[in-house]
Amino acid sequence: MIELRQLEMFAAVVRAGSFSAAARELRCSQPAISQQMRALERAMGGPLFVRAGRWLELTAAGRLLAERTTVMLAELAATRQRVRAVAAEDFDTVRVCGFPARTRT
Amino acid sequence: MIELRQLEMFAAVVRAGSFSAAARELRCSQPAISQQMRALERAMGGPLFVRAGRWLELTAAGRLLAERTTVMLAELAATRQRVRAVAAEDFDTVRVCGFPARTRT
DNA sequence: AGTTATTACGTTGCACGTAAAAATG
DNA sequence: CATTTTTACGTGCAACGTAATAACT
Repeated sequence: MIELRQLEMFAAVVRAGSFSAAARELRCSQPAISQQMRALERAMGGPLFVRAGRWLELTAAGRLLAERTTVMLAELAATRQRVRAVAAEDFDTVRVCGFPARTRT
Repeated sequence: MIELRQLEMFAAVVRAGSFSAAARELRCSQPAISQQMRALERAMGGPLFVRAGRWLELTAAGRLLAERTTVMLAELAATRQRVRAVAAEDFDTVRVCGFPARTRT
């Protein structure tokens, strides 16, 4: 299964240009990146990067995924924000509050 | 953090109309659904369902999320398929194979 | 030599299932 | 009373960090 965390990591790698730079950006170890990118490549059925020693290059599949990933992560973030906004002023769920008071008869 | 699995479960719940029906559809236990929906509601900052005893209703936030979720899951599936297709006939990575043979000199 | 990716391994958190309880019609 | 959701609890897996190894300039 394809995981969301992997897409975030992938986006960071593309943006940063290397696994270690992405790890610094995401505040995690680069073995974590390496693992997840391997898993992502397995899920995608082939390599996404060309390991060119110093720097990374994207394969054709990698370029396509990078483009789509950017869009999808942005959509997800926007959705989250909008849903949270609606949930905050929920018109469907009625909240009732009260306080103790003396009966006035 | 919002998880992909949660969105799939949410979509199934919306489609099926109840937690237990969704569990049957996804071949998992309904406590699993219940847990993840609780987590999703926490991530969204408010309730997505109105627990009306027998059936579930969606809140305003739930309706919005349902709409967006359908789109995003479809996009993800399409992306996966397209990337896999490209990875399958990878033009960037060169695969070389050989077999043992007698030298013809 | 210095930077970067991979491999190996131990740990912890989380998703899930089973079982039991609560709620609703 | 039957169906459904929630709570409680135990377990197994997978993501991660640390450490060590390998590869490249």
